[in-house]
Amino acid sequence: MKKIYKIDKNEITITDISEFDIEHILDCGQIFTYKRIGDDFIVYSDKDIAVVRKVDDFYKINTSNVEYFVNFFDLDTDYAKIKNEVKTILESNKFGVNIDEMYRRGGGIRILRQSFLETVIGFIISANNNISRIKKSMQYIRENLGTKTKFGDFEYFAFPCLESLAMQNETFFQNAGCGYRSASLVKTIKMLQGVDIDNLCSMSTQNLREYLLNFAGVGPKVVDCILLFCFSRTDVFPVDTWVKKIYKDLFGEESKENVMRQNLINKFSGVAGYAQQYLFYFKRVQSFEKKNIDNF
DNA sequence: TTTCAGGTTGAAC
DNA sequence: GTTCAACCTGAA
Repeated sequence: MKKIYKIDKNEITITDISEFDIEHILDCGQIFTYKRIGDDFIVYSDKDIAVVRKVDDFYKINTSNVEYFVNFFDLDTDYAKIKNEVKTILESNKFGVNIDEMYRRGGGIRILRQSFLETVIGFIISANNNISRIKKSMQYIRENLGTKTKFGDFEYFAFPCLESLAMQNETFFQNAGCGYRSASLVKTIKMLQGVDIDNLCSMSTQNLREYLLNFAGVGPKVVDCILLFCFSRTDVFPVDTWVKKIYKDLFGEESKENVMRQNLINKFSGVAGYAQQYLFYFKRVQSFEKKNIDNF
């Protein structure tokens, strides 16, 4: 695989954008800490910030931490190869997906490697919730507990550390708009104190999944999102309301949730997580288009 | 006024 | 082991 980026001081340049589209990456539901300002996309992760701007046929990423965001955007993984593998599986199963169209719409998706604490909290909040509210809650947590940080002309709040989060009671999270998820957050944050993250990385996907399911507010869907978007375990297939619709498209009818999940993992095995993202994004784009036509 | 939004939980079969 | 209603909240 040819390297798709160059580094110059605090700037990353994406030189090959055939498998990198910042809108696809941010809008496929894996992250809640970003915003758009004009044509720029500001991405916040943990203590760091990246300003992503498209310039002609490449991206310029100005960042407080180059090394962190090279890993965060998964820049050393060969997505062309992954897309081919997903394509092969879709074709050999005769799933009837318009693959060219799917990649035309969301072929620039990459699976982010996000920080553990922020991912766990973000996805506990995400349960039965919508993106705009999740983003507001995450922003509230940053603004009220995080350290004010400067990067060039930008001022932002870092994501707070575990100790700072552990001092908050349920009321704090209710004020953040987390609703009934607040109790889970307080419990899980307490449980996280003393957890050795390096140890978690060395666990098998199955063991790590079972372990993380012990945390409050972490069920089958949330745990798979944590496994995929934080630990890069691409042999999982998060099943949500959208995936249920997709499953019906692929297999003809819905089934019990864990049956659907297992069938999808059996089909896509090591590229399951990627397949989930491409299919998910495509389904959502199509759905939004249909809505707009209906409203017309 | 309902419904829905990228679900989890605990009680009741 | 499975099913199922309840759950904060606010935009559509």
